Amino acid sequence: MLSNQSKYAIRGVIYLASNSSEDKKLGSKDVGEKINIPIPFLAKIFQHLSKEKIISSSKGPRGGFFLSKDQLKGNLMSIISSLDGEDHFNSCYMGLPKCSDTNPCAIHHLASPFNQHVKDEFKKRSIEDFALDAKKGKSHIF
Amino acid sequence: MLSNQSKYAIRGVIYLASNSSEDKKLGSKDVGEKINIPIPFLAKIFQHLSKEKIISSSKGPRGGFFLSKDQLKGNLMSIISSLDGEDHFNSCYMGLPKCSDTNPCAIHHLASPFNQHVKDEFKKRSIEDFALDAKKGKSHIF
DNA sequence: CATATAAAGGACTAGTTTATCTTTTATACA
DNA sequence: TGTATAAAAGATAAACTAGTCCTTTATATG
Repeated sequence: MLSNQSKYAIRGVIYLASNSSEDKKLGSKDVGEKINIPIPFLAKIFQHLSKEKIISSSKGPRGGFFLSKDQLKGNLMSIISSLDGEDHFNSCYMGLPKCSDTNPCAIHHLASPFNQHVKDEFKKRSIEDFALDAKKGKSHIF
Repeated sequence: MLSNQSKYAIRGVIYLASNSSEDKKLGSKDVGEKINIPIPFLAKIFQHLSKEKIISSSKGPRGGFFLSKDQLKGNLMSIISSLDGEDHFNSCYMGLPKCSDTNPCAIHHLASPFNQHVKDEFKKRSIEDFALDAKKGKSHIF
């Protein structure tokens, strides 16, 4: 499953994507307060994502975080990989080190397709896409 | 998701169910070594489950853990609830405090049915049933 | 250029989960 | 009845994740 960090990151980035822009940057404080995430912790996460070029930032007055047009085309999977590591996602629901179709755990038949679907969704849909859903009220981030 | 404890518990109990009986009790050591779980940790877990009457135990020489006929009819959900707590299971994949069909997170449409299926399987199938699958090699526990 | 603002960076604290170790209690069996 | 065996119980330790705080650096704006 996702770490707290990744969950916060996803929600924070979707909020950023739907509410900020190059000339309307947002601080960690703005975002954290809105979607109820510990502000210094979110700041750390945003700093990390900024270093990884997944989001943009600028210092000083009127500074803050935002997503460039290019970054809006990015996907949520890169956020998860960047924070939790690549394989975190493929790990077995029951904790078996070598769970697979040929050596399945008791619920592999359920967990495997689910994981595949979530991965697909996080890889194929853009951040912008998720942000649009949030804007339309089709999904929520708090 | 499941805690390590619950994962260990499930695997341990399935192993117990398929390899022990009232007159062939197994120690934490036997089980832990077979399915690769830290022995003192598994001991703690078994002790807990024993106090909760989910498995049986007896002290002294030829003592150990096993499942009674009745306990074999039990389900895995009670193990999870007992170790991780009831709602641990219903928590949102994205960490939203009030994720639901009417206030869905971005992947609620995937996570919700998956959770339901897993819960069903853990509630409706008996421990004996899972043990049988493990015995037949239909599913694995290590 | 001075100042206020906000991110970057690093050190540190707290909490939780995981894991181990030691002592006590019960019991089968010689 | 003594002894070895194995669970029960409780205290402690280690690791990891989550969260905070403080100092430094960059920059927009008056």
